[in-house]
Amino acid sequence: MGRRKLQIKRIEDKSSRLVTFSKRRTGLIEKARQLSVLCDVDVAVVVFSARGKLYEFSSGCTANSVEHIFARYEAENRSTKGDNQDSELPLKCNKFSTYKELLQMVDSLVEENNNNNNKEEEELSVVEMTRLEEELDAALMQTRSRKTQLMMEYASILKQQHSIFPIVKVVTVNTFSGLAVKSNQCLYCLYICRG
Amino acid sequence: MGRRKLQIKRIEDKSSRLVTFSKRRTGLIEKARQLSVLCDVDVAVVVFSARGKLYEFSSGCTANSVEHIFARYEAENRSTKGDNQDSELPLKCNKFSTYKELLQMVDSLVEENNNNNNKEEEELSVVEMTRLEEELDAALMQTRSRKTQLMMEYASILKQQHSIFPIVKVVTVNTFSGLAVKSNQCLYCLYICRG
DNA sequence: AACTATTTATAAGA
DNA sequence: TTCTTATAAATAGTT
Repeated sequence: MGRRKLQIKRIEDKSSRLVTFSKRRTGLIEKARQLSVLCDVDVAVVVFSARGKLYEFSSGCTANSVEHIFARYEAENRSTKGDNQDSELPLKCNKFSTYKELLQMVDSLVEENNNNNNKEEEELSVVEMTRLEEELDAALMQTRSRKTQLMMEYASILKQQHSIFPIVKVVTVNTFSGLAVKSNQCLYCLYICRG
Repeated sequence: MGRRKLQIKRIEDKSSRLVTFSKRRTGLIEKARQLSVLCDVDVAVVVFSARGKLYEFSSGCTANSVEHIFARYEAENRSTKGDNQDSELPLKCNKFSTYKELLQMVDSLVEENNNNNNKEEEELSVVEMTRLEEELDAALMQTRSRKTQLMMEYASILKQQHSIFPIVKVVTVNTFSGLAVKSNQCLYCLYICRG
């Protein structure tokens, strides 16, 4: 797409890599915008520059619509994909050929750390913390699940009594619940927060 | 980009909207791939078709690299953006012109529900659940934060004693912690799970 | 930042 | 659907 054909591999010259990054990033985000408008679909794009600067696009118009699209992604993903920790690594690397091997390496580190540090200090080991984390997470999931149910009821009431928006989705992110409400091309979210 | 110039607005003819969706979606994802390779950056693209089918791309090669990029997005976001619930809505709609108004409507529903249901039944109200949720979430954050510290230490040991990968990032998603490890163009993740 | 020579993407047609 | 082709867009290298 230019004066010469470009092989799709890392551009070694830093200056032209940066220029290309800027041009193509803009191009990508514009393409994403066009796709979402032309076809009336949800699109999210997230790009991190080499220095860690964030560039984003998403088809919603709220401040955090990337998050909403991702919440949908997660919900979708959780229902279709299972664990595949012992599946083959997509690309081979020198030392390990499967996730399992990688895990064993880390496991041995965890083990070592457990034995060395944990008797004198009061601190929890990673394994114990992970157990605690799981319990907290389970409690949190349960709370959110019930809250989501209630939100659904509110959604129904909003629809019937106020007939303002068709309510399309209930999202639960972090410490709030939200009704996602679609109007025209725009996704609004109503959050229920503490107090 | 074709026989005729196309206005960027919703394509009303369903058949050509679907054809265009298919072509441009493929194009977008290919552009994302090229950008990630040429410029050696992290890119994630998520697209939901009108019927809810998921299409995705991400520059990592693990099964859930979209999630890792999104975890990074969230971390970034949490540190830079504040609440803007009372800011103007990007597009006007009939009934409400600000988030605040939308919130008030939902708040009144919550209030009603609190008064009606909560005295006889043992169930927590949304407000109480949200408080509980916040507490659980805070405890979880603290646990994860400390676990991340430990993971960093492991990362350092992996690097020094085994000099296999430069460790670039520690991610914490759901109930596991992971070391994200970059080798060639490929991002591997080592998870630490319970047990 | 602009400018173009080219390559690439794709809208419409088959 | 899939292939073809005329044309619009994007962009690599240059200024």
